[in-house]
Amino acid sequence: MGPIIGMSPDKKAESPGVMGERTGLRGVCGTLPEAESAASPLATSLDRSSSSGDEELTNLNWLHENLLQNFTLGGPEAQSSPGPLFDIEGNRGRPVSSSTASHGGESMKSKPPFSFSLLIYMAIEQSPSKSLPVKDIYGWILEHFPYFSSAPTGWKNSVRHNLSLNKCFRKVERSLGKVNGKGSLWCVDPEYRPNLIQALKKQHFPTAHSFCTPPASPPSAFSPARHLFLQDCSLKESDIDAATAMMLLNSAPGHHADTCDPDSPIDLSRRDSVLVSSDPKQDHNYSSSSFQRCSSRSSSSSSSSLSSLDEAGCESGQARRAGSEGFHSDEDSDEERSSRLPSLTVKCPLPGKRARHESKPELDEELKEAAGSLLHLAGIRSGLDLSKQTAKSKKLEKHRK
DNA sequence: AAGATTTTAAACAGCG
DNA sequence: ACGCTGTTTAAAATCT
Repeated sequence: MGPIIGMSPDKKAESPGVMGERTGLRGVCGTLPEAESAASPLATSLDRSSSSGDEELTNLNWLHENLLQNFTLGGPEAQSSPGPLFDIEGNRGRPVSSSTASHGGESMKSKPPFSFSLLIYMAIEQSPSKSLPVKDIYGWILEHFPYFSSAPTGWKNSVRHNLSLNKCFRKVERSLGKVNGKGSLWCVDPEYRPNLIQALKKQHFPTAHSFCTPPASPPSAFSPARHLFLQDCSLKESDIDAATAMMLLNSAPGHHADTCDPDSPIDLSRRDSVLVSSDPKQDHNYSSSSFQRCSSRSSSSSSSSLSSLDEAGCESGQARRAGSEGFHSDEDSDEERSSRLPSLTVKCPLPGKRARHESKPELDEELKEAAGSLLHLAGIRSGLDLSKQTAKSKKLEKHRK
């Protein structure tokens, strides 16, 4: 069956992350990738040789150690630090060191709670042109999730696999923006973007809820964050959504640094940029066929960034996946999609999702914010000097081999 | 327990 | 020839 993308089980407890400061929807789709290549990150300076226990930490831990610490530590001061190096452990302002990674920093090396599809999505979204070559996607992942630096190279295969099979991603002919280089650029299919966002958002909540229960070994510094979560617990889900989003927005390191960072990440706040369904069942999926029915169509018109993407280069999207179960862009009927797609788990139980969006703008707004904040978290580290890292990662990569 | 989802592995072809 | 990229298939692991 189809493989695909999504979050793995344990990863399901994810936390959203999201993209960083750089991209913006600024419509950059037109400008393809050159910028991008530079955007490829590289692995941080971790000790790749050390493969400290990764898998051990649960997603929750990962979240605790990373996101939450950010909240607690991420005071204004911390946030102001230029290019905060947000590592999974919550260490900021400095590159992840092997030492951190090896000891207390196991979390750093723990498997990210995001499925490959989300990782890819985040990588792509954080790029200025909203499209990246696989190589840069690898780089982004390595940069943000050092875990992969020490993980067996199979993950790259998984990334490619996801790109190929997951309908959420489209291949863009590189010629559009890059003169040289192998391969194509990959972008997020506007139609499925909401799914991905939804998935990010969705993943967040479970975690947030889980925080309602005292963590196994809550770091002292954790209390504040936890408190916030606890507060959220008293809210109904939709409220949590909004509350969490706000909390994240206000406390996350990169918190709307846009002011100073023109390259702000996905501007999820833009109405048109994201069409998120609040339906918990809606998830992202390869196919997201069902989801499609509910929200995607509208998304095509909804996300400016998306559309810009289309304009930019996803033109090839249509051609893409001709042979696979994949995508098939817009011409595909929903039925086709559903039968073809493997899966993003985005299900849209309620047929009236779209209507809901239209009728409840505020809610929509909240959802967008939530998604945005989540994405933001994931992109906390994107302020790094990506180009440098790219080179490094490459080296490391080779080294590993 | 069954089905769905996600990950991982591997084979293969095309391209630079 | 080699390495990277992209596509497919298959199977295992997990979750619902």
